[in-house]
Amino acid sequence: MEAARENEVLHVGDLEIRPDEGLAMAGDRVLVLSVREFGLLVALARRAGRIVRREDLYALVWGSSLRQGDRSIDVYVHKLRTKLEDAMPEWKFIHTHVGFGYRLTPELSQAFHTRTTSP
Amino acid sequence: MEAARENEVLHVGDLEIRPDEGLAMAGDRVLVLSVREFGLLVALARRAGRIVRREDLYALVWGSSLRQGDRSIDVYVHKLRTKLEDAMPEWKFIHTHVGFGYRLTPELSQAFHTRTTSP
DNA sequence: ACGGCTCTTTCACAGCCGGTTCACGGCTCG
DNA sequence: CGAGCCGTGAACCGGCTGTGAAAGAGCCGT
Repeated sequence: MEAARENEVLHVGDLEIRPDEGLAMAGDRVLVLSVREFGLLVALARRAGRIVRREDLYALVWGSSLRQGDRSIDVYVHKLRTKLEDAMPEWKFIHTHVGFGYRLTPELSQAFHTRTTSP
Repeated sequence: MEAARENEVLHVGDLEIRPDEGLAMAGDRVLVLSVREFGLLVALARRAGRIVRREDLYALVWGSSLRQGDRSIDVYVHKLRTKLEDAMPEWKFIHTHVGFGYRLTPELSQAFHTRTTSP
């Protein structure tokens, strides 16, 4: 696990993250995150714009080495995406790089069409 | 325990707190609080909007380090919540962040919001 | 010192939340 | 088409938190 810098404040787009307080805000709204969700967000934010491998994410957040077949990261990336999208629908933050890992970067969503329910 | 600033007056929403006088008011109504309740409110108010860890709260209000299994904080958070809700039912002040701590922020009670999400 | 009160701490139980795992399905690439 | 990778909803279960009540401690006036 990575130690928290003193009074560290991370900014990624309109996200503001204070690792030592366990606090993350989307604009002026407080995000309600679990411990794992928050750890994942911090790990990604400290490497914003760069791809972070799953093994590295797991080591940073879970504090041990990723076991074969463990899907925890996928699940928590999904949970984080959901909460980030709820707070800021027009932005997409977590990008998948198949076979490599995940990358945190604020990008405008292209999807604002055909929001009229699905079959 | 944290020393009181000279003539310090804290404002959180319609709450007004004077630490050096032991006085807390909800609008124009005086809150009747015990020593512990008041200390807890002051500690939270001085960090309003940010998450305060249980260990920090205990150190600030009780003046010693939180022992494993001590539930005092939970009990007094509950007592404070009850009195604050009695005084200002439409506002929710103390928010729980599971695994992190508590955060003091005035937010309108959920009952006054209209659900516009969830499929 | 005594009795009664309030405040604080502890206890017990219940409910909820979050972490993990499973299962299914879509997608990509060879 | 087959294998691997990823998205996603849901079940399981342990731990954390909410809450009412009992037990213990301190305070106060008489």
